[in-house]
Amino acid sequence: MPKSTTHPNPSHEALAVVLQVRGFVLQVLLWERAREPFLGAWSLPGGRLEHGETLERSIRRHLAAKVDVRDVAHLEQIETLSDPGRHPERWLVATAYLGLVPAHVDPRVPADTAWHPVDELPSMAFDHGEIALAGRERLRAKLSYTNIGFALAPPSFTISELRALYRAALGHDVSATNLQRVLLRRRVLEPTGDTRAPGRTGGRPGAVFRFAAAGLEVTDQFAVLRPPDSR
Amino acid sequence: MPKSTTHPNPSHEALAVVLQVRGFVLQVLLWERAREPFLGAWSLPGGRLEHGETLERSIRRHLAAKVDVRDVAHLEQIETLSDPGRHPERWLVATAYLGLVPAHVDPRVPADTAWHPVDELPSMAFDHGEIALAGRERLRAKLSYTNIGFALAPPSFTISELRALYRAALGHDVSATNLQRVLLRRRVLEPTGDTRAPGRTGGRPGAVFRFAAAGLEVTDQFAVLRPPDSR
DNA sequence: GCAAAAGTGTTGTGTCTACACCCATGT
DNA sequence: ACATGGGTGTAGACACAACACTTTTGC
Repeated sequence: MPKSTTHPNPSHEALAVVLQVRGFVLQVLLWERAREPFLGAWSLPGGRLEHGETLERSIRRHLAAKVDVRDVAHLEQIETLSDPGRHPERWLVATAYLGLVPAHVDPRVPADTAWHPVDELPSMAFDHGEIALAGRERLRAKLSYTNIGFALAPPSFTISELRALYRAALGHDVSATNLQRVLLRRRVLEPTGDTRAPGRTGGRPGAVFRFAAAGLEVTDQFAVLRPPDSR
Repeated sequence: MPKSTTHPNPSHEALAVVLQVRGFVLQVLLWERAREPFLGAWSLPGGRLEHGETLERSIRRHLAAKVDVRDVAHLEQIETLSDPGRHPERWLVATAYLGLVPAHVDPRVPADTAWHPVDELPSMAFDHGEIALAGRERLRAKLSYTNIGFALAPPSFTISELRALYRAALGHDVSATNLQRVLLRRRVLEPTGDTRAPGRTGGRPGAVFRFAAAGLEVTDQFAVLRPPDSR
């Protein structure tokens, strides 16, 4: 049995794919590297896991340096990457998280940090490009069977506004009619009772809705092969 | 900035929830601990991540000591656990995998290793009980929207045989009629053309099927909010 | 013939998309 | 009045569950 000193442990970092719909486009928060390797390339925010903290606490701590953490409405683990070649010099394991920021906030970010459309990623450091895309896919999948939209939307909104968010996140058009019906049938949305005044150009005032729950819930379980007579 | 020596890295281990349907019951491969902490309690197979290997290679290497790795038909990452208190003495991060063994093989396992029904777990070490249940839930979820059954089933089988596997894995009854229709409609199964002779007690010979694909495929994407006119 | 097991026909239900139409507002 | 955007009604497609019924075998 080898002595433990001959087998050091990997460094472990937490990374976050922080997504927000900004200007009708799904964007990811990136950080421009100031040193080699990948000097000048963009990377996901994150950093080292310290003794005594969980990965989730760690990513929250690192994100605090980039955005107001209270603005992150949802955070979930995506995947842990361990390819020995993912960092050219060191042995570095990374656990990636998905973070979502609602559209109504505009967090102040440091000068070396900026939002980029997920569909037009700049030159990315390490494997961070693939991780960002994995985050986008996780969001897209969960939009269709959970209430995860709550983490992209402001506290209240009209169906049109919500539709714009879904369209940006999903990358394809979404019918306002069907979006409303699906989310109401599942009781994901509920009307606030208010209406939103129309713009200069007129139009009927839109009803205002909110998400019924503040945390992630699965809303479309057992699509098939459900237990018998579970209606 | 603290020196790196004052901040050691965590040990990192890979664990596996290896599931197989044995005797009409979903069972998990467990390993009886021979030393403290948790002496005599049962734990998931796995072990230390070594330099130069990925987590997946690592779990395959550790599993090789318990089962013939070629018997593991599917392996996927579940989650990484990082609670500092999950090990009473050391700082130990664990990445859990789900492994599936088809029902037709009976791997030779060492004396300290045994299969246990997932629904009646023995006294478990660390957080391994929760991890085992998370593995079961991952399997159950994927049974309903992917072809993951291929990793539980033998190369060919009748619908009755497949139904028994699904019932054991899902934990509730499954209608053979509907199982057949769902999996054929999705082209997850295909007939081999053969039939299986009935038992002593008679009955119509059953048609023999196989899974159409050997790897994991999502078969029920876009349950809702799919792109317009994507039929 | 009878029991047992496999497989098909059929009906009902629920969910979703698409599209036509109606509603409420500003100019 | 009319343009604009919001909302409802409705029909069709589809997938699924449930159950009755038929088919094929052993005894």
